[in-house]
Amino acid sequence: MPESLQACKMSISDRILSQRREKLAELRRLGVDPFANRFQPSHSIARIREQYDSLSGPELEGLQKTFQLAGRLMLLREFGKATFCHIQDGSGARIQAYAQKQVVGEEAFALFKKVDLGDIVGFEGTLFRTRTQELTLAVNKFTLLTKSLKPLPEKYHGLTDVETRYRQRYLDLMVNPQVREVFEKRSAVIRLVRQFLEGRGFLEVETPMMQPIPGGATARPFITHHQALDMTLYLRIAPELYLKRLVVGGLERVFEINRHSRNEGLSIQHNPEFTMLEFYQAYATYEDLMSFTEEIIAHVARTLLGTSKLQYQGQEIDLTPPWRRLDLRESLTAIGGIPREVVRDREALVALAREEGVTLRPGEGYGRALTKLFDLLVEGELQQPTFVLGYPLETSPLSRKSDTDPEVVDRFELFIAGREMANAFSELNDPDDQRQRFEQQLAAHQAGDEEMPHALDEDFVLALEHGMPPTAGEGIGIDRLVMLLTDSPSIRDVILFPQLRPER
RNA sequence: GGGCCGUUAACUCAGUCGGUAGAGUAUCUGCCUUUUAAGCAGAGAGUCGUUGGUUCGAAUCCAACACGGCCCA
Repeated sequence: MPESLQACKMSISDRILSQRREKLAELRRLGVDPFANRFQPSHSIARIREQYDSLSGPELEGLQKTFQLAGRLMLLREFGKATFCHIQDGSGARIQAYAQKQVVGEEAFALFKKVDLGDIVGFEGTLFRTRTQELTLAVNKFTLLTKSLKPLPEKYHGLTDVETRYRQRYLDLMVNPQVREVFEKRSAVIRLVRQFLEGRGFLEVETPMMQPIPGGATARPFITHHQALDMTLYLRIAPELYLKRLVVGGLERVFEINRHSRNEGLSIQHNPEFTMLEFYQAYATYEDLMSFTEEIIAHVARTLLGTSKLQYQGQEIDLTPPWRRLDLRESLTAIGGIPREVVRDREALVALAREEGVTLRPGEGYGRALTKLFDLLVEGELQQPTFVLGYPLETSPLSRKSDTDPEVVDRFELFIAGREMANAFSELNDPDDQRQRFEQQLAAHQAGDEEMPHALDEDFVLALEHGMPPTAGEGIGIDRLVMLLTDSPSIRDVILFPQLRPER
């Protein structure tokens, strides 16, 4: 069968692949390595733009300077004896290049005619401006660096199919510049947070990702198994109990920025693994941490965006301190519309929670009803930054009891744009009280609550028995902070490889 | 787990009342030495997510399933 007829029967992707493989073979026949070993760019494209975008055509031509640039071919406009193309490099910037047969020579030009969109190429040349004043590299020498065997997504609309964007994030990054920007900002947020904490004398540490008893939060863990030790391990749901051991040991200001994993549902703001900053400061209280939180978040926003007033999903959010402080029970009345007498009446509130569809597990009562009703009625309304105070003891097993109200703990949660962004408290450092609260959690686990730890962390209690100074600690959700600062509606927009079901 | 929406060429999307599949980009061929989503002429390219069902006939109607999105739990 003639080759052309065979081609007719091929699907489009097969045909493009086979055409490109043919070119690959032909290049090899011509003695050209389609996966060249080494090319040293003299400049990134972003740097070229930074340095030379302001120069006029005559000024550029007066430079007498040769540049080596490398990048992926994103656009080709071919004429008979000349070609314009755009290349994009790791700096995210693009530049136009112009190759003329007359300049590069017949052989090199013939070779250049074989390149495809998506190939990675190296150019050597000088800078000039075209008639329309576009900064352009006049190519003297051309090197094919990497042959691409697959077509690029559409040049104008880019790639919009979210499933493909997540599954093949590299394509998303190639063609959607705003995606690269989000992840550059994510990196900057983490860098700024780290610098801020180091500036305040905090020590960065790493604690176990695999824990024999998953503690520090209420969540169902992922379970794994260590063969040599023949033991069950749990991917951590929080690093809290380890960081506090370090405070006992005298590391009085510690922080960790790392992944937590929780074996729960996925949503627009939940991924099974996500990134948190947790930090602990001895001789501080949760009140100190409120102003600390205002400072660090406002600092990151101002440095990153140049302002503390930002737009999130069409709404202005003002991060200028000080932020609103709101009592949990008060909020249920003021925002949730529940009469004060009902909020204060334990039985009436539990009954109301049930009416609202809240399921209370064994051992859960008034405290849980309060926080669940808050989640339902108040959380989404807290658009401007708000510290919520007065959390019930029942739902705060690691927090210090209030000195003035035994039913609540010294704790706050921070809400911005209707989402929990941070959770902080003065730490419980009474080992006997901690043991009792662990025992209650254990009882809840034994009653079937899989979000409670399966064993009592004796080792942590032992650490507390050695004495932990008065300490306050906090967790800040990095993904959610990045969502806020990049105006991203979904957590999947700020995680490079969000969890998806395998493709079939 | 439940509800709603989506899935058509490599990509971005049309596809009317059920009548046998369309455009742009990309690809291939030809022309073209300053283009700007370059242009002109031509060509090829489809398991309409999958599996069933209804029908003379299904991308289109129905059901189940898969994957994705949003909302709820």
